[in-house]
Amino acid sequence: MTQTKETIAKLTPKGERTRQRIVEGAAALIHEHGVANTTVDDVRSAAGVSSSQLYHYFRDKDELVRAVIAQQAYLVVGAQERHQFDTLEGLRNWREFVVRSVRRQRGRGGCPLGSLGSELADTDSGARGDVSLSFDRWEAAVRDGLRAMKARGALKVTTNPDDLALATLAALQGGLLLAKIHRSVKPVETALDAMIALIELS
Amino acid sequence: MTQTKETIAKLTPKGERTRQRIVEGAAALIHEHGVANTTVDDVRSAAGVSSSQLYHYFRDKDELVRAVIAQQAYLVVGAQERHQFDTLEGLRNWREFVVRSVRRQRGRGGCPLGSLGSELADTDSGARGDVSLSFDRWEAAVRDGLRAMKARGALKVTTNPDDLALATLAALQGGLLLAKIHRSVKPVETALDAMIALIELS
DNA sequence: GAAAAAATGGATTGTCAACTCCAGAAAATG
DNA sequence: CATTTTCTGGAGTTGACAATCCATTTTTTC
Repeated sequence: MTQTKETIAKLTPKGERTRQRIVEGAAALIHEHGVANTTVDDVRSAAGVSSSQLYHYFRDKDELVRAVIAQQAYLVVGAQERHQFDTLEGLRNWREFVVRSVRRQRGRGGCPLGSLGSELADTDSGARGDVSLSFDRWEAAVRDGLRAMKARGALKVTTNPDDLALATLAALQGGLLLAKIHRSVKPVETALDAMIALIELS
Repeated sequence: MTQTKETIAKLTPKGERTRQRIVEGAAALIHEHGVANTTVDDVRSAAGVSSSQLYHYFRDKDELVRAVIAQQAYLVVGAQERHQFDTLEGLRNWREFVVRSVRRQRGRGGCPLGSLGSELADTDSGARGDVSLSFDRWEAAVRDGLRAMKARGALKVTTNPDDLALATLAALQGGLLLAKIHRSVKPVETALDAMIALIELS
């Protein structure tokens, strides 16, 4: 997201790889244990680098966390944008995709972006902004699909596709949160099924 | 939730008040900054007690956090149980109630229980269990209302009120999370409106 | 291929936060 | 009213973790 050109400009290919290894290790650890329960040393050891390397690529832990947010945004939003939200079938495929990935971890970790947002929103305003922008892009992907459905006449003239998109994203996030808390896939399945049913009726 | 009788049994009225003051202070701080960003010393000073008092009432920070979970569950679920989920009007009133309280803090903090769950679920399995049980009770309140609607014939025979209740809770939680991230009330409004619309059509 | 820049290793430091200890005041108990 | 228990104050200890330092190696650049 908001990363200075300066930092990146000086990176050699080797440095680039090392930096990436650090970010990916950090992203995995943070997704699993949260920011506060992931120490710089954990990241250091997971990435197999020395302490000075870590601080060579990131000014401090906050900057590392920001890089992780950017990484998760790239992955999550990228994965979503590869789905189609302009047909009921596309929506159902997307639902299956999400449910499968939740099942894979029995809900643990929740949404990488949502959890990060929840933990940082009231603490690190820059991080909050980054997460907020990522969610905007995510929402936009769904919204474009539903707008297309409406344009095609697959939704009633009275329904607002933008609202429907926001509600769908909310349902997903809530489902993921409850899945994480209950260690069950069911909340995600039920929440998405409900939203798809609503879209079908709209 | 899971608090030993022993701890409480020996409390004098004065001790009870002190303990409560600590829990309430901790709850407020944790709601605002999260568990990790709230130090025992912050709580100590907010409650106006000495360090030894804090550790007189709670074995360690974890135990304090558990007490906060119990407190938030008591407040949140209690507030929800005071609403009616067995009529559309009741649901709409509830929607207004929730939106007002989110507006009051411009989304900050999110759901006291949800945020706590998000932060602790993958870290403290006891805490996760407590939050999970609280959500069960919350869900039950909504479910009973929707079941009553169905019994009355206000829902189609084919609709499953239990699923609708779970989806409603998910929509609310997701709405609250997005509200916290975007610092806007809109996600909560939109998510709840969507679910109420679905219930109306079911 | 020499000089400059970037990358790496690992020991070290300083801070902060959780938790302990002991001594004394207030309150309950019989 | 004596003694036992609970409650309170605050200084002190410990450990963990973020961050720094300096020396060395590798890579880039001209």
